[in-house]
Amino acid sequence: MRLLVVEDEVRLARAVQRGLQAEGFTVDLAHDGRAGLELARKGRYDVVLLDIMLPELSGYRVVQALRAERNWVPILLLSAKDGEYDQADGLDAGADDYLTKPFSFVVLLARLRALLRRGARERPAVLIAGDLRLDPAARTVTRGETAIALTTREFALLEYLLRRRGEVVGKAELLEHVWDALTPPEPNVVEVYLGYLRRKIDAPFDRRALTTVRGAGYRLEADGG
Amino acid sequence: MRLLVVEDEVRLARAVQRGLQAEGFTVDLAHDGRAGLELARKGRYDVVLLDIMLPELSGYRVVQALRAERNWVPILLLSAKDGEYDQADGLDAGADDYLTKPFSFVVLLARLRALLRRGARERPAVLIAGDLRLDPAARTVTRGETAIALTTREFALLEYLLRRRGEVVGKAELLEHVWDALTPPEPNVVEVYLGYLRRKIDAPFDRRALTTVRGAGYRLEADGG
DNA sequence: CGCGCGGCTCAGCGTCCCCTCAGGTTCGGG
DNA sequence: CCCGAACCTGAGGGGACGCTGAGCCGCGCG
Repeated sequence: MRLLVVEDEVRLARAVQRGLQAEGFTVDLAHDGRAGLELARKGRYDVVLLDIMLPELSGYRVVQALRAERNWVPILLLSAKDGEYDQADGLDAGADDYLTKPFSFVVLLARLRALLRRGARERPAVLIAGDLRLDPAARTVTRGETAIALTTREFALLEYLLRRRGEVVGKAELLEHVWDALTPPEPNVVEVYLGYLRRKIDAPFDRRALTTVRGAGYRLEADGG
Repeated sequence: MRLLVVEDEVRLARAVQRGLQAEGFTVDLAHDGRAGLELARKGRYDVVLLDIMLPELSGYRVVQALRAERNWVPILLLSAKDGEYDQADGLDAGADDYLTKPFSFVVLLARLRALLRRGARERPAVLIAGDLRLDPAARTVTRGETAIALTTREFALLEYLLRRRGEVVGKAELLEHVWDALTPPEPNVVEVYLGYLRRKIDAPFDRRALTTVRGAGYRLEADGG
Protein backbone atom coordinates (compact mmCIF):
# COMPACT_ATOMS: atom_id res chain seq x y z
CA MET A 1 0.00 0.00 0.00
CA ARG A 2 1.45 3.31 -1.09
CA LEU A 3 0.36 6.56 0.49
CA LEU A 4 1.18 10.13 -0.34
CA VAL A 5 1.22 12.69 2.44
CA VAL A 6 1.07 16.33 1.36
CA GLU A 7 1.70 18.49 4.39
CA ASP A 8 3.80 21.61 4.73
CA GLU A 9 4.41 21.25 8.45
CA VAL A 10 7.52 19.11 8.15
CA ARG A 11 7.55 17.76 11.70
CA LEU A 12 3.98 16.58 11.48
CA ALA A 13 4.55 15.11 8.04
CA ARG A 14 7.50 13.10 9.22
CA ALA A 15 5.66 11.89 12.32
CA VAL A 16 2.76 10.68 10.24
CA GLN A 17 5.15 9.08 7.79
CA ARG A 18 6.93 7.14 10.51
CA GLY A 19 3.70 6.01 12.11
CA LEU A 20 2.24 4.79 8.86
CA GLN A 21 5.45 3.08 7.87
CA ALA A 22 5.30 1.23 11.16
CA GLU A 23 1.89 0.01 10.04
CA GLY A 24 3.38 -1.38 6.90
CA PHE A 25 2.56 1.37 4.43
CA THR A 26 4.95 2.88 1.95
CA VAL A 27 4.77 6.64 2.44
CA ASP A 28 5.96 9.43 0.17
CA LEU A 29 6.02 13.05 1.24
CA ALA A 30 5.39 16.34 -0.46
CA HIS A 31 5.57 19.70 1.28
CA ASP A 32 3.63 21.96 -1.02
CA GLY A 33 0.62 21.72 -3.25
CA ARG A 34 2.42 21.81 -6.55
CA ALA A 35 4.81 18.99 -5.67
CA GLY A 36 1.92 17.03 -4.18
CA LEU A 37 -0.09 17.33 -7.35
CA GLU A 38 2.89 16.25 -9.43
CA LEU A 39 3.44 13.17 -7.32
CA ALA A 40 -0.24 12.30 -7.09
CA ARG A 41 -0.46 12.40 -10.87
CA LYS A 42 2.33 9.95 -11.42
CA GLY A 43 2.47 7.96 -8.28
CA ARG A 44 -0.46 5.55 -8.36
CA TYR A 45 -1.11 5.93 -4.67
CA ASP A 46 -3.72 3.99 -2.78
CA VAL A 47 -4.64 7.04 -0.74
CA VAL A 48 -3.53 10.66 -0.63
CA LEU A 49 -3.49 12.58 2.64
CA LEU A 50 -3.83 16.22 1.71
CA ASP A 51 -3.53 19.28 3.87
CA ILE A 52 -5.92 22.07 2.87
CA MET A 53 -3.66 24.97 3.78
CA LEU A 54 -0.62 24.56 1.56
CA PRO A 55 1.95 26.84 -0.06
CA GLU A 56 1.93 27.13 -3.85
CA LEU A 57 -1.41 25.42 -4.41
CA SER A 58 -4.14 24.83 -1.84
CA GLY A 59 -5.32 21.30 -1.11
CA TYR A 60 -8.69 22.33 -2.42
CA ARG A 61 -7.15 23.19 -5.79
CA VAL A 62 -5.22 19.96 -5.85
CA VAL A 63 -8.43 17.99 -5.41
CA GLN A 64 -10.10 19.97 -8.16
CA ALA A 65 -7.18 19.43 -10.52
CA LEU A 66 -6.99 15.70 -9.93
CA ARG A 67 -10.71 15.15 -10.30
CA ALA A 68 -10.76 17.26 -13.43
CA GLU A 69 -8.24 14.83 -14.86
CA ARG A 70 -10.50 11.96 -13.90
CA ASN A 71 -8.03 10.75 -11.33
CA TRP A 72 -10.12 9.09 -8.63
CA VAL A 73 -7.47 8.29 -6.11
CA PRO A 74 -9.08 8.38 -2.64
CA ILE A 75 -8.28 11.65 -0.91
CA LEU A 76 -8.35 12.32 2.81
CA LEU A 77 -8.25 16.03 3.56
CA LEU A 78 -6.47 17.41 6.62
CA SER A 79 -7.77 20.76 7.75
CA ALA A 80 -6.35 23.00 10.45
CA LYS A 81 -9.18 25.41 10.80
CA ASP A 82 -12.62 24.02 11.27
CA GLY A 83 -14.33 26.55 9.10
CA GLU A 84 -17.17 24.40 7.89
CA TYR A 85 -17.24 25.79 4.40
CA ASP A 86 -13.68 24.78 3.72
CA GLN A 87 -14.42 21.19 4.55
CA ALA A 88 -17.71 21.13 2.76
CA ASP A 89 -16.12 22.70 -0.27
CA GLY A 90 -13.33 20.17 -0.19
CA LEU A 91 -15.77 17.30 -0.10
CA ASP A 92 -17.83 18.81 -2.86
CA ALA A 93 -14.71 19.25 -4.95
CA GLY A 94 -14.33 15.51 -4.81
CA ALA A 95 -12.39 14.60 -1.68
CA ASP A 96 -13.55 11.44 0.01
CA ASP A 97 -13.21 12.39 3.66
CA TYR A 98 -11.53 14.86 5.94
CA LEU A 99 -9.93 15.06 9.35
CA THR A 100 -9.68 18.13 11.53
CA LYS A 101 -6.34 18.91 13.11
CA PRO A 102 -5.35 17.96 15.65
CA PHE A 103 -6.29 14.38 15.03
CA SER A 104 -5.29 11.23 16.82
CA PHE A 105 -3.33 8.59 15.03
CA VAL A 106 -5.91 5.92 15.79
CA VAL A 107 -8.63 7.88 14.08
CA LEU A 108 -6.37 8.56 11.12
CA LEU A 109 -5.72 4.86 10.74
CA ALA A 110 -9.40 3.97 10.95
CA ARG A 111 -10.28 6.53 8.28
CA LEU A 112 -7.48 5.33 6.07
CA ARG A 113 -8.63 1.75 6.38
CA ALA A 114 -12.17 2.78 5.57
CA LEU A 115 -10.94 4.54 2.45
CA LEU A 116 -8.78 1.64 1.42
CA ARG A 117 -11.70 -0.73 1.90
CA ARG A 118 -13.79 1.44 -0.29
CA GLY A 119 -10.97 1.85 -2.73
CA ALA A 120 -10.98 3.80 -5.94
CA ARG A 121 -12.10 0.74 -7.79
CA GLU A 122 -10.53 2.15 -10.84
CA ARG A 123 -7.97 -0.24 -12.24
CA PRO A 124 -4.39 0.83 -12.64
CA ALA A 125 -3.49 1.32 -16.25
CA VAL A 126 -2.29 -1.57 -18.32
CA LEU A 127 1.35 -1.40 -19.33
CA ILE A 128 1.95 -1.84 -23.03
CA ALA A 129 4.95 -2.18 -25.31
CA GLY A 130 4.01 -3.13 -28.84
CA ASP A 131 1.85 -6.22 -28.58
CA LEU A 132 3.15 -6.99 -25.12
CA ARG A 133 0.59 -6.23 -22.42
CA LEU A 134 0.87 -6.44 -18.65
CA ASP A 135 -2.12 -5.87 -16.37
CA PRO A 136 -0.94 -5.26 -12.80
CA ALA A 137 -4.38 -5.71 -11.25
CA ALA A 138 -5.26 -8.91 -13.00
CA ARG A 139 -1.64 -9.98 -12.84
CA THR A 140 -1.74 -11.18 -16.39
CA VAL A 141 0.67 -10.86 -19.31
CA THR A 142 -0.17 -11.38 -22.95
CA ARG A 143 1.72 -11.13 -26.18
CA GLY A 144 -0.67 -10.65 -29.05
CA GLU A 145 -3.47 -13.07 -28.28
CA THR A 146 -1.51 -15.56 -26.20
CA ALA A 147 -1.50 -15.42 -22.42
CA ILE A 148 1.86 -15.91 -20.73
CA ALA A 149 2.28 -17.39 -17.27
CA LEU A 150 4.95 -15.72 -15.19
CA THR A 151 6.17 -16.41 -11.68
CA THR A 152 6.09 -13.69 -9.04
CA ARG A 153 9.67 -12.64 -9.62
CA GLU A 154 9.44 -12.73 -13.37
CA PHE A 155 6.30 -10.66 -13.22
CA ALA A 156 7.82 -8.07 -10.92
CA LEU A 157 10.87 -7.79 -13.14
CA LEU A 158 8.88 -7.39 -16.32
CA GLU A 159 6.60 -4.85 -14.67
CA TYR A 160 9.55 -2.77 -13.61
CA LEU A 161 11.12 -2.89 -17.04
CA LEU A 162 7.81 -2.02 -18.66
CA ARG A 163 7.36 0.99 -16.44
CA ARG A 164 10.68 2.23 -17.77
CA ARG A 165 10.41 0.87 -21.24
CA GLY A 166 12.78 2.43 -23.73
CA GLU A 167 15.27 3.25 -20.99
CA VAL A 168 18.35 1.35 -19.99
CA VAL A 169 17.97 0.05 -16.47
CA GLY A 170 21.09 -0.89 -14.53
CA LYS A 171 21.50 -4.25 -12.91
CA ALA A 172 21.97 -2.63 -9.52
CA GLU A 173 18.73 -0.73 -9.92
CA LEU A 174 16.87 -3.89 -10.78
CA LEU A 175 18.32 -5.64 -7.77
CA GLU A 176 17.24 -2.81 -5.57
CA HIS A 177 13.70 -2.53 -6.83
CA VAL A 178 12.69 -5.99 -7.90
CA TRP A 179 14.53 -7.88 -5.22
CA ASP A 180 14.30 -7.05 -1.54
CA ALA A 181 17.13 -4.80 -0.55
CA LEU A 182 17.62 -6.38 2.86
CA THR A 183 19.71 -9.39 1.90
CA PRO A 184 20.79 -8.63 -1.64
CA PRO A 185 21.29 -11.80 -3.65
CA GLU A 186 23.99 -12.49 -6.19
CA PRO A 187 23.79 -9.97 -9.02
CA ASN A 188 23.73 -12.98 -11.28
CA VAL A 189 20.05 -13.55 -10.51
CA VAL A 190 19.22 -10.64 -12.75
CA GLU A 191 20.85 -12.36 -15.69
CA VAL A 192 19.14 -15.60 -14.79
CA TYR A 193 15.73 -14.00 -14.67
CA LEU A 194 16.30 -12.01 -17.80
CA GLY A 195 16.96 -15.34 -19.40
CA TYR A 196 13.71 -16.75 -18.05
CA LEU A 197 11.79 -13.77 -19.37
CA ARG A 198 13.37 -14.00 -22.78
CA ARG A 199 12.37 -17.62 -23.04
CA LYS A 200 8.80 -16.76 -22.17
CA ILE A 201 8.09 -13.48 -23.88
CA ASP A 202 10.63 -13.32 -26.70
CA ALA A 203 11.79 -16.72 -27.92
CA PRO A 204 8.35 -18.30 -28.56
CA PHE A 205 7.40 -15.28 -30.64
CA ASP A 206 10.72 -14.85 -32.37
CA ARG A 207 11.05 -11.33 -31.01
CA ARG A 208 13.66 -9.38 -29.09
CA ALA A 209 11.99 -7.05 -26.65
CA LEU A 210 14.69 -7.47 -24.02
CA THR A 211 17.99 -5.99 -25.07
CA THR A 212 21.25 -6.30 -23.21
CA VAL A 213 23.34 -3.14 -23.12
CA ARG A 214 26.68 -4.49 -22.20
CA GLY A 215 28.19 -2.71 -19.20
CA ALA A 216 25.08 -0.61 -18.60
CA GLY A 217 22.10 -2.86 -18.03
CA TYR A 218 18.98 -3.89 -19.90
CA ARG A 219 16.35 -2.16 -21.97
CA LEU A 220 12.84 -3.20 -22.83
CA GLU A 221 12.16 -1.93 -26.33
CA ALA A 222 9.26 0.48 -26.32
CA ASP A 223 7.79 -1.15 -29.42
CA GLY A 224 7.94 -4.62 -27.92
CA GLY A 225 10.81 -5.73 -30.11
CA MET B 1 -33.46 9.80 -2.60
CA ARG B 2 -34.65 8.14 0.58
CA LEU B 3 -32.86 8.65 3.83
CA LEU B 4 -33.33 7.08 7.23
CA VAL B 5 -32.44 9.07 10.33
CA VAL B 6 -32.01 7.10 13.55
CA GLU B 7 -31.71 9.55 16.42
CA ASP B 8 -33.27 9.45 19.89
CA GLU B 9 -33.13 13.17 20.47
CA VAL B 10 -36.48 13.95 18.94
CA ARG B 11 -36.01 17.68 18.45
CA LEU B 12 -32.74 17.17 16.63
CA ALA B 13 -34.21 14.39 14.54
CA ARG B 14 -37.09 16.53 13.40
CA ALA B 15 -34.82 19.47 12.63
CA VAL B 16 -32.64 17.30 10.45
CA GLN B 17 -35.69 15.80 8.81
CA ARG B 18 -37.09 19.20 7.91
CA GLY B 19 -33.77 20.43 6.64
CA LEU B 20 -33.21 17.42 4.44
CA GLN B 21 -36.76 17.47 3.16
CA ALA B 22 -36.16 21.06 2.15
CA GLU B 23 -33.23 19.78 0.10
CA GLY B 24 -35.48 17.37 -1.68
CA PHE B 25 -34.85 14.14 0.23
CA THR B 26 -37.49 11.75 1.53
CA VAL B 27 -36.70 11.23 5.20
CA ASP B 28 -37.92 8.49 7.55
CA LEU B 29 -37.30 8.64 11.28
CA ALA B 30 -36.59 6.05 13.95
CA HIS B 31 -35.94 6.89 17.58
CA ASP B 32 -34.19 3.80 18.88
CA GLY B 33 -31.77 1.22 17.60
CA ARG B 34 -34.20 -1.64 17.27
CA ALA B 35 -36.71 0.31 15.21
CA GLY B 36 -33.86 1.75 13.14
CA LEU B 37 -32.53 -1.69 12.35
CA GLU B 38 -35.99 -2.92 11.37
CA LEU B 39 -36.48 -0.04 8.99
CA ALA B 40 -33.00 -0.19 7.55
CA ARG B 41 -33.52 -3.85 6.77
CA LYS B 42 -36.66 -3.31 4.78
CA GLY B 43 -36.43 0.20 3.56
CA ARG B 44 -33.93 0.27 0.68
CA TYR B 45 -32.50 3.58 1.79
CA ASP B 46 -29.83 5.43 -0.11
CA VAL B 47 -28.15 6.50 3.12
CA VAL B 48 -28.73 5.87 6.82
CA LEU B 49 -27.85 8.52 9.41
CA LEU B 50 -27.21 6.65 12.62
CA ASP B 51 -26.64 7.99 16.13
CA ILE B 52 -24.16 5.91 18.13
CA MET B 53 -25.79 6.43 21.54
CA LEU B 54 -29.22 4.92 21.18
CA PRO B 55 -31.70 3.20 23.47
CA GLU B 56 -32.41 -0.49 22.89
CA LEU B 57 -29.53 -1.13 20.50
CA SER B 58 -26.43 1.02 20.02
CA GLY B 59 -25.65 2.42 16.60
CA TYR B 60 -22.50 0.38 16.63
CA ARG B 61 -24.52 -2.82 17.01
CA VAL B 62 -26.89 -1.75 14.27
CA VAL B 63 -23.98 -1.35 11.88
CA GLN B 64 -22.64 -4.74 12.86
CA ALA B 65 -26.01 -6.37 12.37
CA LEU B 66 -26.59 -4.83 8.95
CA ARG B 67 -23.11 -5.63 7.68
CA ALA B 68 -23.38 -9.17 9.01
CA GLU B 69 -26.45 -9.51 6.84
CA ARG B 70 -24.36 -8.17 3.95
CA ASN B 71 -26.48 -5.07 3.79
CA TRP B 72 -24.17 -2.42 2.37
CA VAL B 73 -26.38 0.64 2.63
CA PRO B 74 -24.10 3.64 3.16
CA ILE B 75 -24.07 4.59 6.83
CA LEU B 76 -23.14 7.92 8.32
CA LEU B 77 -22.56 7.70 12.06
CA LEU B 78 -23.46 10.55 14.39
CA SER B 79 -21.45 10.53 17.59
CA ALA B 80 -22.01 12.74 20.63
CA LYS B 81 -18.85 11.91 22.50
CA ASP B 82 -15.59 12.24 20.66
CA GLY B 83 -13.90 9.24 22.26
CA GLU B 84 -11.72 8.25 19.39
CA TYR B 85 -12.13 4.54 19.83
CA ASP B 86 -15.87 4.75 19.34
CA GLN B 87 -15.48 6.36 15.97
CA ALA B 88 -12.70 4.07 14.90
CA ASP B 89 -14.71 1.05 16.01
CA GLY B 90 -17.73 2.28 14.17
CA LEU B 91 -15.80 2.67 10.96
CA ASP B 92 -14.17 -0.69 11.39
CA ALA B 93 -17.57 -2.25 12.01
CA GLY B 94 -18.48 -1.13 8.54
CA ALA B 95 -19.83 2.39 8.75
CA ASP B 96 -18.80 4.63 5.89
CA ASP B 97 -18.24 7.89 7.70
CA TYR B 98 -19.07 9.72 10.88
CA LEU B 99 -19.89 13.16 12.15
CA THR B 100 -19.22 14.49 15.63
CA LYS B 101 -22.03 16.35 17.31
CA PRO B 102 -22.62 19.17 17.25
CA PHE B 103 -22.36 19.36 13.50
CA SER B 104 -23.41 22.05 11.09
CA PHE B 105 -26.06 21.37 8.53
CA VAL B 106 -23.76 22.35 5.70
CA VAL B 107 -21.22 19.75 6.68
CA LEU B 108 -23.92 17.14 7.06
CA LEU B 109 -25.12 17.85 3.55
CA ALA B 110 -21.63 17.70 2.09
CA ARG B 111 -20.98 14.35 3.74
CA LEU B 112 -24.28 12.99 2.58
CA ARG B 113 -23.59 14.02 -0.96
CA ALA B 114 -20.16 12.43 -0.79
CA LEU B 115 -21.73 9.19 0.38
CA LEU B 116 -24.41 9.27 -2.29
CA ARG B 117 -21.85 9.94 -4.97
CA ARG B 118 -19.89 6.96 -3.76
CA GLY B 119 -22.81 4.69 -3.09
CA ALA B 120 -24.22 5.07 -6.53
CA ARG B 121 -21.02 3.74 -8.08
CA GLU B 122 -20.95 0.21 -6.79
CA ARG B 123 -23.40 -2.37 -5.61
CA PRO B 124 -24.79 -3.90 -8.75
CA ALA B 125 -27.81 -6.05 -8.08
CA VAL B 126 -26.48 -9.27 -9.54
CA LEU B 127 -22.85 -10.23 -9.93
CA ILE B 128 -21.97 -12.09 -13.11
CA ALA B 129 -18.88 -13.74 -14.53
CA GLY B 130 -19.58 -15.76 -17.65
CA ASP B 131 -22.40 -18.13 -16.80
CA LEU B 132 -21.75 -17.78 -13.09
CA ARG B 133 -24.35 -15.64 -11.36
CA LEU B 134 -24.57 -14.51 -7.76
CA ASP B 135 -27.53 -12.57 -6.42
CA PRO B 136 -26.61 -10.92 -3.12
CA ALA B 137 -30.17 -9.98 -2.31
CA ALA B 138 -31.67 -13.40 -2.97
CA ARG B 139 -28.52 -15.11 -1.69
CA THR B 140 -28.46 -17.50 -4.61
CA VAL B 141 -25.75 -18.75 -6.92
CA THR B 142 -26.23 -20.42 -10.28
CA ARG B 143 -23.94 -21.73 -12.97
CA GLY B 144 -25.77 -21.95 -16.27
CA GLU B 145 -29.12 -23.40 -15.35
CA THR B 146 -28.09 -25.23 -12.20
CA ALA B 147 -28.51 -23.73 -8.75
CA ILE B 148 -25.61 -24.13 -6.34
CA ALA B 149 -25.97 -24.30 -2.57
CA LEU B 150 -23.27 -22.48 -0.63
CA THR B 151 -22.68 -22.04 3.07
CA THR B 152 -22.50 -18.56 4.54
CA ARG B 153 -18.73 -18.38 4.39
CA GLU B 154 -18.47 -19.81 0.92
CA PHE B 155 -21.05 -17.32 -0.26
CA ALA B 156 -19.27 -14.37 1.29
CA LEU B 157 -15.99 -15.45 -0.25
CA LEU B 158 -17.43 -15.91 -3.69
CA GLU B 159 -19.23 -12.59 -3.48
CA TYR B 160 -16.05 -10.77 -2.62
CA LEU B 161 -14.14 -12.41 -5.43
CA LEU B 162 -16.93 -11.65 -7.84
CA ARG B 163 -16.96 -7.99 -6.88
CA ARG B 164 -13.32 -7.91 -7.91
CA ARG B 165 -13.47 -10.39 -10.71
CA GLY B 166 -10.57 -10.27 -13.09
CA GLU B 167 -8.28 -8.93 -10.38
CA VAL B 168 -5.93 -10.82 -8.17
CA VAL B 169 -7.03 -10.62 -4.55
CA GLY B 170 -4.47 -11.29 -1.85
CA LYS B 171 -5.03 -13.84 0.87
CA ALA B 172 -4.63 -11.18 3.53
CA GLU B 173 -7.28 -9.03 1.90
CA LEU B 174 -9.67 -11.94 1.78
CA LEU B 175 -9.03 -12.66 5.43
CA GLU B 176 -9.69 -9.07 6.30
CA HIS B 177 -12.86 -8.71 4.31
CA VAL B 178 -14.51 -12.09 4.27
CA TRP B 179 -13.53 -13.14 7.76
CA ASP B 180 -14.00 -10.85 10.74
CA ALA B 181 -10.83 -9.09 11.61
CA LEU B 182 -11.38 -9.34 15.38
CA THR B 183 -9.83 -12.75 15.92
CA PRO B 184 -8.14 -13.45 12.62
CA PRO B 185 -8.14 -17.15 11.81
CA GLU B 186 -5.31 -19.12 10.25
CA PRO B 187 -4.59 -17.90 6.72
CA ASN B 188 -5.00 -21.51 5.72
CA VAL B 189 -8.79 -21.19 5.92
CA VAL B 190 -8.68 -19.23 2.72
CA GLU B 191 -7.09 -22.13 0.91
CA VAL B 192 -9.55 -24.52 2.49
CA TYR B 193 -12.54 -22.49 1.43
CA LEU B 194 -11.19 -21.95 -2.02
CA GLY B 195 -11.01 -25.69 -2.26
CA TYR B 196 -14.66 -25.93 -1.20
CA LEU B 197 -15.70 -23.37 -3.76
CA ARG B 198 -13.78 -25.09 -6.50
CA ARG B 199 -15.52 -28.34 -5.74
CA LYS B 200 -18.87 -26.63 -5.96
CA ILE B 201 -18.61 -24.14 -8.78
CA ASP B 202 -15.76 -25.43 -10.92
CA ALA B 203 -15.23 -29.17 -10.69
CA PRO B 204 -18.82 -30.31 -11.44
CA PHE B 205 -18.82 -28.14 -14.55
CA ASP B 206 -15.30 -28.92 -15.63
CA ARG B 207 -14.40 -25.26 -15.49
CA ARG B 208 -11.67 -23.19 -13.87
CA ALA B 209 -13.07 -19.89 -12.74
CA LEU B 210 -10.91 -19.75 -9.62
CA THR B 211 -7.26 -19.30 -10.44
CA THR B 212 -4.43 -19.49 -7.96
CA VAL B 213 -1.73 -16.92 -8.52
CA ARG B 214 1.11 -18.29 -6.51
CA GLY B 215 2.59 -15.74 -4.15
CA ALA B 216 -0.04 -13.14 -4.96
CA GLY B 217 -3.50 -14.49 -4.22
CA TYR B 218 -6.50 -15.67 -6.19
CA ARG B 219 -8.36 -14.43 -9.19
CA LEU B 220 -11.88 -15.11 -10.33
CA GLU B 221 -11.78 -15.09 -14.11
CA ALA B 222 -14.01 -12.39 -15.50
CA ASP B 223 -15.40 -14.78 -18.09
CA GLY B 224 -16.26 -17.44 -15.51
CA GLY B 225 -13.43 -19.73 -16.57
C1' DC C 1 -29.07 -37.30 23.62
C1' DG C 2 -27.28 -38.35 19.14
C1' DC C 3 -26.72 -36.59 14.70
C1' DG C 4 -25.51 -33.68 10.96
C1' DC C 5 -23.63 -29.51 9.48
C1' DG C 6 -20.75 -25.65 9.15
C1' DG C 7 -16.48 -23.47 10.55
C1' DC C 8 -12.02 -24.00 11.51
C1' DT C 9 -7.25 -26.14 12.59
C1' DC C 10 -3.61 -29.13 11.70
C1' DA C 11 -0.18 -31.94 9.57
C1' DG C 12 1.52 -34.17 5.57
C1' DC C 13 2.57 -34.00 0.94
C1' DG C 14 3.53 -32.57 -3.64
C1' DT C 15 4.81 -28.93 -6.52
C1' DC C 16 6.69 -24.93 -7.87
C1' DC C 17 10.09 -21.17 -7.38
C1' DC C 18 14.01 -18.84 -6.12
C1' DC C 19 18.57 -18.64 -6.03
C1' DT C 20 23.35 -20.40 -6.45
C1' DC C 21 26.98 -22.33 -8.87
C1' DA C 22 29.95 -23.66 -12.51
C1' DG C 23 31.07 -23.94 -17.07
C1' DG C 24 30.34 -22.02 -21.59
C1' DT C 25 29.84 -18.00 -24.78
C1' DT C 26 30.12 -13.39 -26.50
C1' DC C 27 32.12 -9.00 -26.73
C1' DG C 28 35.46 -5.39 -26.82
C1' DG C 29 40.18 -3.71 -26.22
C1' DG C 30 44.95 -4.09 -26.81
C1' DC D 1 44.61 -12.83 -32.26
C1' DC D 2 44.40 -13.12 -27.36
C1' DC D 3 42.63 -12.08 -23.02
C1' DG D 4 39.63 -10.68 -19.55
C1' DA D 5 35.25 -8.99 -18.36
C1' DA D 6 30.59 -9.35 -18.89
C1' DC D 7 26.93 -12.18 -19.81
C1' DC D 8 24.26 -16.53 -20.59
C1' DT D 9 22.49 -20.99 -19.31
C1' DG D 10 21.69 -25.70 -17.55
C1' DA D 11 21.42 -28.22 -13.38
C1' DG D 12 20.04 -28.79 -8.85
C1' DG D 13 19.09 -28.11 -3.73
C1' DG D 14 16.22 -26.43 -0.49
C1' DG D 15 12.58 -23.98 1.00
C1' DA D 16 8.19 -21.65 0.50
C1' DC D 17 3.63 -22.21 -0.89
C1' DG D 18 -0.72 -24.20 -1.67
C1' DC D 19 -3.88 -28.31 -1.51
C1' DT D 20 -6.27 -31.83 0.91
C1' DG D 21 -8.00 -35.33 4.14
C1' DA D 22 -8.85 -35.99 8.88
C1' DG D 23 -10.57 -34.41 12.86
C1' DC D 24 -12.35 -31.24 16.61
C1' DC D 25 -15.78 -28.09 18.28
C1' DG D 26 -20.12 -25.73 18.77
C1' DC D 27 -24.77 -25.44 17.50
C1' DG D 28 -29.39 -26.49 16.07
C1' DC D 29 -32.67 -30.04 15.52
C1' DG D 30 -35.13 -34.22 15.53
